[in-house]
Amino acid sequence: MKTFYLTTAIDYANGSPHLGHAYEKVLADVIARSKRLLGSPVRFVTGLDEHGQKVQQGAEAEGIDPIQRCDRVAEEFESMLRLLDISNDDYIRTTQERHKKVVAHLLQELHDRGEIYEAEYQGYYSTRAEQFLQEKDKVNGEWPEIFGEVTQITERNYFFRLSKYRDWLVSHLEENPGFIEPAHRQNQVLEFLKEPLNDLCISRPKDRLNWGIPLPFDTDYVTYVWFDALVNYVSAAGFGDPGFEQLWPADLHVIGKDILAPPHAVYWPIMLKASNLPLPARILAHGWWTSSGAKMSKSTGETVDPLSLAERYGSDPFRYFVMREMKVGNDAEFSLERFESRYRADLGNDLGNLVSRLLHMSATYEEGVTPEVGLNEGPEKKIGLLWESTKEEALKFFLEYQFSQGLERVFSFIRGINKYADERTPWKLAKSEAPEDRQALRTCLGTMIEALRLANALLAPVMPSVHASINDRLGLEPCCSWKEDLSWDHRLSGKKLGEKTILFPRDV
RNA sequence: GCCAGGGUAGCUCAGCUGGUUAGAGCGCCGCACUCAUAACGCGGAGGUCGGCGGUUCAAGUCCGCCCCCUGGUACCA
Repeated sequence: MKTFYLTTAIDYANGSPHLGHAYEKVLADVIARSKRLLGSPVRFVTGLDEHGQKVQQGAEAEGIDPIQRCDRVAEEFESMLRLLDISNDDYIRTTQERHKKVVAHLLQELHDRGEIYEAEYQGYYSTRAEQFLQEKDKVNGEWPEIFGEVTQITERNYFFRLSKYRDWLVSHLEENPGFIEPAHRQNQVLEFLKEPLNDLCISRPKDRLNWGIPLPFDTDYVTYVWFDALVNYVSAAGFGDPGFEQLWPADLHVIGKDILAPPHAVYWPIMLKASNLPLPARILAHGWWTSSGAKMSKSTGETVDPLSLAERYGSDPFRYFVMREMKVGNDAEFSLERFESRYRADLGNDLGNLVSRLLHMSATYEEGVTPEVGLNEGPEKKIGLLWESTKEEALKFFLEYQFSQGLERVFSFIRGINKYADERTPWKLAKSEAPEDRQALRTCLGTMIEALRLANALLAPVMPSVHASINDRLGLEPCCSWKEDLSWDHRLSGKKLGEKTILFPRDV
């Protein structure tokens, strides 16, 4: 079985991690964990894009070497990964030798084959945006403020023959409808490709920018942003090493919608095509978090840093929130109110309280051991059927990366377990010595425990720590296979349960 | 201007190929319960499904026009 090779965009080493970075890593992580649970070997890579003018200037402003600054930012991002329980197998940095040699190798090959040529370029250059501007970038005849100071410069540069691949790319997109998800993004890219495509300037003269990978065929230049950054996906896969074919082509690139067109949907496929490398199977473009909530709280003097929520409430509630709230591909509004509502209602009241009441009843009525289930009557049949449909639908959604809808199904099942308790009323049965009541009580607790075990198995990719601690209380190892752990088989009968616990305290 | 997506309960959204009283979660009100993190369960209020017109025995669901929001792109400048 081919290893499922999954990447996120690499973050730019100019600035600190925020909600957008965090969300993308969690999304990719949940996908990676799901694939593992389905039995697929997974290689999950994320990393840091460290070259470029802003990084160089930032370091100069601080009076330190760029690499020192990058080391510090890398530590910041990696500590975010740890905070969020991201299970990446690798962390690639574009300043690493393994990456630089691949960039140089690909550039040299393309140059040798005439895919890269030298030309004089005259244009308007924005230092702030680190790019040449077109006349069309002007607004009302002036350069917009976001570009900062704009100067006209003439210089020789190297260009990659992007334009000649346009028709090829259009037909590739037309023949592979699932290449970009959500589907409407693919249409946008096709729309983008209706316009003429310019060749891509891939160099910057060293006297203007020296913090970059030197062009192998002209060391007066360094490699410009995308030809450096995008290549991380193949260098992290070990391009040139024996194991490369086991990983490449990538199965999924997870990126933000802002870097879909043109970088990931145009430059990258063409770079690969020109290098005779196969294309990734799929690109998933997620949306953005909007934060008028943050503005509001700033005006009230209470600033909410989304990442501090993970520190305060724990990584899993944060992961649950972003996965539940964001419909993949759309934008979502972030607000503290919504976060707290999800935390209190879904996690505390529905799931946490279920764990709590169930462990408590089992301890007091059944000496903390999962009882044998002796009945299979209406209530049991109903919850059993609900599980079957939940399993089927939730898995389908998870496989389509629709985690919001999948989680909705899982929590609907969890509410079903609470309803089931009300139908059997074990607290009443426990007051009776009658054999039929004893049997109903044991059936009820055993059924609830089995149902909780199954719901918890589906939560594993989204809330790995909560999953582990619930399983621990149930006397189980963490779930490692959805093929084996999702069948209703009462495997816990007779097992010792753990102490009652409050998973999601109301006061944090 | 053009392309795509969207406008459904106070909020966030489900509603496939048109078919009885339009659904869920949260919030709100009430009831019940007492195993539980004042939690769980039940019930209720609340929507002329953006607007107008059309097709049909029947439209949130199809067609036309219009308005508004989001993203992309062009032109004017």
